Amino acid sequence: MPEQPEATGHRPAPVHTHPDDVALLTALSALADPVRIQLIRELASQPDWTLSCSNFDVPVGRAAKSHHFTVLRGAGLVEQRDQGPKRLNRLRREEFDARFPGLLDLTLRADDLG
Amino acid sequence: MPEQPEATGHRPAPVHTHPDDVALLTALSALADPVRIQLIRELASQPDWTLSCSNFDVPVGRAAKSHHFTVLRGAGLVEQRDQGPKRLNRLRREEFDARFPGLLDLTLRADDLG
DNA sequence: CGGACTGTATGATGGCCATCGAACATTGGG
DNA sequence: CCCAATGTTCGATGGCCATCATACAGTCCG
Repeated sequence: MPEQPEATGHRPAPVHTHPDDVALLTALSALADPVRIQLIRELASQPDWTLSCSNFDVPVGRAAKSHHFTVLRGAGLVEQRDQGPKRLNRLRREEFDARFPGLLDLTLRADDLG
Repeated sequence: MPEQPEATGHRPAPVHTHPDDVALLTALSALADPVRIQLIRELASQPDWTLSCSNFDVPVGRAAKSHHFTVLRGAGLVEQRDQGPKRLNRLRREEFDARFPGLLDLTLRADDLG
């Protein structure tokens, strides 16, 4: 292939990891962060594919937020789809629960002290 | 009180936290460590009160091991009782499972990749 | 008593990770 | 075509945590 087609204008699709390919330690580490727990809970409170990253109300800047979503994708917790300039999100409830039964439910339960 | 009674010779009993008083983030952080996962699994593989700290086969020194047990106590995962120079351990299965249903089972399941 | 064993405390060290600011890329709209 | 909005990437920074070596304390036994 001689030269690249001058970049089609496509943005690289986000890299996903299926929960089945996620190690227990990876999942626990991903959930052991207050910002990410908040992201997951906010995500669970709205229908799938309705929230773009900027819609989440967490006390960190855009860069950190982007990093957290990368971690959540890598742990099989979140799926992302590009739509226009936005990146819509979906919580992978069934798939993650099949791999780590009960873990997501625990995270979504609000009756905790932390 | 003028001077200390020259130390009675008692060792301070280990400080415990009941799982009900443990925050979700504390529990997840405690479990998000490979050495502590290994300790918990080894502990689960033997009857209660049969393993002293030095019996665990983890690739860290005594100081680090002692630190890990402190973390596990603080997360409501382990109970300790002094017997002679040894400190015997017990996994708080029922209590922890009542507070965080399924989390301990997940940790003990060996079918993970990490 | 004295020594072996067990565990804790302390200080130092190194590494990992969350965060930020700034620069950049993509998209869509005026 | 320019601009605003959205996200990512990069380098730097700071803090937290796991680890170690060392020193210390308690327990038991000979």
